[in-house]
Amino acid sequence: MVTIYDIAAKANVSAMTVSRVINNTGRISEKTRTKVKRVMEELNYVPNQMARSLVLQQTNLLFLLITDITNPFYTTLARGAEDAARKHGFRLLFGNSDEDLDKENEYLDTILKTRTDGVLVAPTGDASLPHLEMLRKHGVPFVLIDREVPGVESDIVLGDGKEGARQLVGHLAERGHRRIALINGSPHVSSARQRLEGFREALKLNDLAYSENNVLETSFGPRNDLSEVGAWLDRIDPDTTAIIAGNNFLAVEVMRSLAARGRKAPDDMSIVCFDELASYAEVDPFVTVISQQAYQFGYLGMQMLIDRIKEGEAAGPWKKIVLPSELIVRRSVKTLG
Amino acid sequence: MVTIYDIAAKANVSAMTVSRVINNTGRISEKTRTKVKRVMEELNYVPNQMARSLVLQQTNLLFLLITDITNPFYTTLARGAEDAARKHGFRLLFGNSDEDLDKENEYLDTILKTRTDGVLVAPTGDASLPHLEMLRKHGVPFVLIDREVPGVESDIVLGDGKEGARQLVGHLAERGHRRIALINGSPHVSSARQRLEGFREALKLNDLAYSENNVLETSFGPRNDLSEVGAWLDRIDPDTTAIIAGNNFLAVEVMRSLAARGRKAPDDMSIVCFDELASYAEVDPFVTVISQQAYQFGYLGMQMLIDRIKEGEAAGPWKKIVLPSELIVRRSVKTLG
DNA sequence: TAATTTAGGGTTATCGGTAACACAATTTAT
DNA sequence: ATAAATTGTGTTACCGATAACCCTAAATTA
Repeated sequence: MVTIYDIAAKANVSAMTVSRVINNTGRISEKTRTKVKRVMEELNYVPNQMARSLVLQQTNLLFLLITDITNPFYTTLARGAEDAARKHGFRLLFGNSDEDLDKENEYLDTILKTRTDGVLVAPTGDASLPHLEMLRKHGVPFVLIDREVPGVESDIVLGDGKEGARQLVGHLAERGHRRIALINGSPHVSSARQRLEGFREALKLNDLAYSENNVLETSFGPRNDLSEVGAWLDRIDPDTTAIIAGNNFLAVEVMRSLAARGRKAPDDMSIVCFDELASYAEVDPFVTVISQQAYQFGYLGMQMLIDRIKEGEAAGPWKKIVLPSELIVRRSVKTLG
Repeated sequence: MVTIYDIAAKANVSAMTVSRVINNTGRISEKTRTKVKRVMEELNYVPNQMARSLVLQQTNLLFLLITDITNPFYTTLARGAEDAARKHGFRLLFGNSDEDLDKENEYLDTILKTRTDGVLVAPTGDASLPHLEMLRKHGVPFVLIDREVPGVESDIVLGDGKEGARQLVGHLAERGHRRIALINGSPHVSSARQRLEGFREALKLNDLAYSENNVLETSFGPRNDLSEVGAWLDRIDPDTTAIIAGNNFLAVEVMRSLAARGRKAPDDMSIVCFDELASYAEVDPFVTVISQQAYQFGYLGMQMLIDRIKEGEAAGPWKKIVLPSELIVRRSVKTLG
């Protein structure tokens, strides 16, 4: 491997001079500078980031940890985060926890070991608390996205899940639906809790009954086995005419399960959900959704993270950005009587 | 920051002893081992990967560079790669080149600087040649996925694009289509070339005419501005009854552009494409596609990469895996006559 | 002309770990 | 009982870079 010493030897200068040329620091005569640069090109020199980070105590690397890389909400968010990081000269690395606390832990380990300068993280759930405390203890700045964790104070970017749920229920009520079901993520995930809360409030507001039986709390992640969803569909109140899905994947799974039972939206069951269903939604604009500004989640979150890193962690109180959600009405809801 | 020296001091041993405990190397008495371990826990010690990598000359980190993180084909591939890497104890980092040579270059820079042990890369196109030569020159093992680069010899995982195109044309011909158009990725991308070649061969095979006018070579990446696609649709041969899209996003864009013109598939135009349209395809199985085993792309590619790393680069000839493609017939093709 | 300043560049120590070797105290073999 | 092997641990040098300090020669200044 080519090192600054190789460059130094070949250019007849000291290693320090080479270092100065690389970093554009100190005083160097134009002559030496060009000479050193030529040798660097000749030898295809690439600085060793490990050595650099070791002495500088910073890596110029940021980390984005999401819970599901196959979910378009998170990949769009990732694009936003990437753009913001690049704008400030940071390099961005991704990790995918897959809604799995153990994998999250592994990535945390990687983050700590590699001494990443900061982390943008969508925690798997409330159980991520020790992971985030670990980051804090080790002085790694982080910003939460999409999900709060009770007991953790930090900068955070959230969607307005409560309001979103209210809008969805309101929309369904307007269309004449009186018995609405909810399939949701785990209650250990704040966004799921928010959506459930909004759901219950909105039911009350619209004089609709809440039925325990009509709520399934499962996981936001994709699943191969649809039997849980199917079984739930079989036992929900028979007069149910609409289902709210806590995210895009759940909506898809409900629709698949319905299809397996020979039922179809919106004729046999109305369906609405949170988050867009990928770009395909633009082709066949079918499912009525609460759309979240996924790109902004990533962009603003990353912006806050970088601000923290630059200002120093202690600068100012924690910031909380709540992004509004927007109801996009399409064709998956039937208007009743 | 806590270092092995802090541990060593507190445990009344030498730094080397601590290192031995961490890595489970050398001989350590059980008594010392537990003592050191206790101190490590007490101080929340995390090894500094920078320092470690510097002396070991390896990072235990692999890199996956894809061209579009919002495309479900690549994210599914990413899941496969991740699983394979984890299985062998490697940590995986992601990068997203966005079909952009400059961004690819930036990631390459990151890869070289951080001394990643190996790279799984979907090159942006033939112009990636110097990037790959750079990797080779610096002794970074890499495996190509999805796209070949003329002039580069390496392990590679490819789809059978020619055969896929043949199947699509065959299917359309069977359904009575005589004039078929193709919207494709850039000719500087091998997969696009393969698909075009297969397309032309299959036309001949089915006694169908090839018309220059009916082929648009654009980019595989998503675009905001659909005017190019729209303009092309307006000028293709008027007797065209079917369009083959070179990938999923192109199919979506064609359908959107058609919709903007008040036309709909399959009644006004039949559409088929390569790659699945995300999980939504399972709900409303609409577009007839050539499906590629995205997960296998990632899993097998990563497997090959790790084999190379473990065996040493020079072990054995380069391997090439060609994954078969499967035609999934759905409802986007109209039967003519 | 002597005293400063400035430009240009070299020396040394250090970041946090690990390999290679050294060495004393046991244990085992002869 | 003595030589040889084994065990457990410490020392030193080094991975590749940079900060802090030092030094010499030329350019300014008084």
